[in-house]
Amino acid sequence: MKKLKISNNVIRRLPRYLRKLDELAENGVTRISSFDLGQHLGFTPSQIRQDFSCFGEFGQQGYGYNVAELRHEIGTILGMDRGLSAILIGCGNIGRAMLDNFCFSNWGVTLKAAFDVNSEIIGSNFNGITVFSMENLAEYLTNNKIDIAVLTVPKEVAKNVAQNLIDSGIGAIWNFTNVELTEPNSPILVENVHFSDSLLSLSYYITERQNDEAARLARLAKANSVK
Amino acid sequence: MKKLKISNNVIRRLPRYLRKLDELAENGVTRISSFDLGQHLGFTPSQIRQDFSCFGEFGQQGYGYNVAELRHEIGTILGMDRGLSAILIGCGNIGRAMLDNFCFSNWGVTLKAAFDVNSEIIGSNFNGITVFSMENLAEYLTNNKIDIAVLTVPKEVAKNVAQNLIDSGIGAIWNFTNVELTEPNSPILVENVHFSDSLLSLSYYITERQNDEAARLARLAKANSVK
DNA sequence: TAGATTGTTAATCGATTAACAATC
DNA sequence: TAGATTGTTAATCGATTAACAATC
Repeated sequence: MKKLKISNNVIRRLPRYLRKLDELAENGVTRISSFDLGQHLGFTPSQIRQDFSCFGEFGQQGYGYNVAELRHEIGTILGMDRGLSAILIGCGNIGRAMLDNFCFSNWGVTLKAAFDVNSEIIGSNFNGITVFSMENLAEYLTNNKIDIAVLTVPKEVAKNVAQNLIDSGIGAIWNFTNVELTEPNSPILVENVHFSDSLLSLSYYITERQNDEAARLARLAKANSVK
Repeated sequence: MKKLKISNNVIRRLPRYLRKLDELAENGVTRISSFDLGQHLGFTPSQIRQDFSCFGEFGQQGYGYNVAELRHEIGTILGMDRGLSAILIGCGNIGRAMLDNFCFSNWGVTLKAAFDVNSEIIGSNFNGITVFSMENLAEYLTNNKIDIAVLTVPKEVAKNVAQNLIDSGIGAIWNFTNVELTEPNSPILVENVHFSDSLLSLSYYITERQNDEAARLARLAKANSVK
């Protein structure tokens, strides 16, 4: 296995490989070549082989890759067998959506507890996860080894809560608030899910397409008027 | 304004500039240099100037950029003044979270209606948005010009619903289901919010950090034993 | 004016693609 | 064995960074 620094681009492609391989396995596909996998994902075969070669040799000349085996290897690379643990902070709509629908265990992460300030839901149970008071957060973190804090609090309190988490020794935050949590060079790992960034990118591409279409029509009109 | 194809990397940075400029404006900052903005975002000044120069000249030598003006320009580039319209499909937890908490209008998009199959909520109202029956979806789309479909349905029906949307002429899907909706080269714009991809990337970086730490400790132990 | 900072051109760096020997 | 396909090295392409004249 190579040990050079792996680029972020490669890391971001790994979950896509994983999902596609799961889908292929579900459809009964047991082997696949880099060429065919590339067809499915819109990648070149070269890129796929180059990506995998960062981590080892998972294929076989003349055969390709065994789907189940490759799936397993990529899962391992992504840390799915690490038994990572998580807690969720903030049981509003998004928090509830994650508690009720997002299957953490599918991705190798165990959700251990939830926290909220609302006394009406403290002590209750969503999808098997108990909601504790925020007042007990620091204590909980000293008594339990937790790898990830899922941050689904209102954005007004996001920075504060994040600071508390960091002070309590959390090492990674999965951030659903639309707030930038860390200065550059912070030792805390922060993975952002910024809905607005995603929507704005889509908005850009829609705008671009509209502009392209308008330009096409203008060219057409001009060509007609010349004729 | 340049008209060469803008790279995806640049587009994905634009919303981050936007958010940071909003934050600066809130804090009363009225002008900023590429150097200082870079400090805030962890970008080089060169990259920032290079990014902006794709779209025009927004700064002034010796002065830097006017925060409010630059914010407005980037909003325009991202299509925030286009009056884009959206509907939301699927009022489960994630759909409800978006209806109740996500402020579409902050990003220049107008949410017009929601759709669901559950007769208990059809006709009701979330945050000013009426829920219609899925049966009326195709009809609604022929009578209303809608730019974006926000797809928050259960993943089992995602492909089907997406196909219906495409058949009804929708041009862009904001996809919250963990399903790949389009083949490469589809004319439909799809922007994916894949929670699991995000979590797995975080999982990778946590694993990497653990490995680095273990390696450091091993080196330390070895050095001590030699001594 | 002098200092600061832009926009842009050139240089560097890194990522993707192509090519091919190795081998199943 | 012959055909297929890998893993890897070399070539190309694109993105980031550095440098600097222009100018506020």
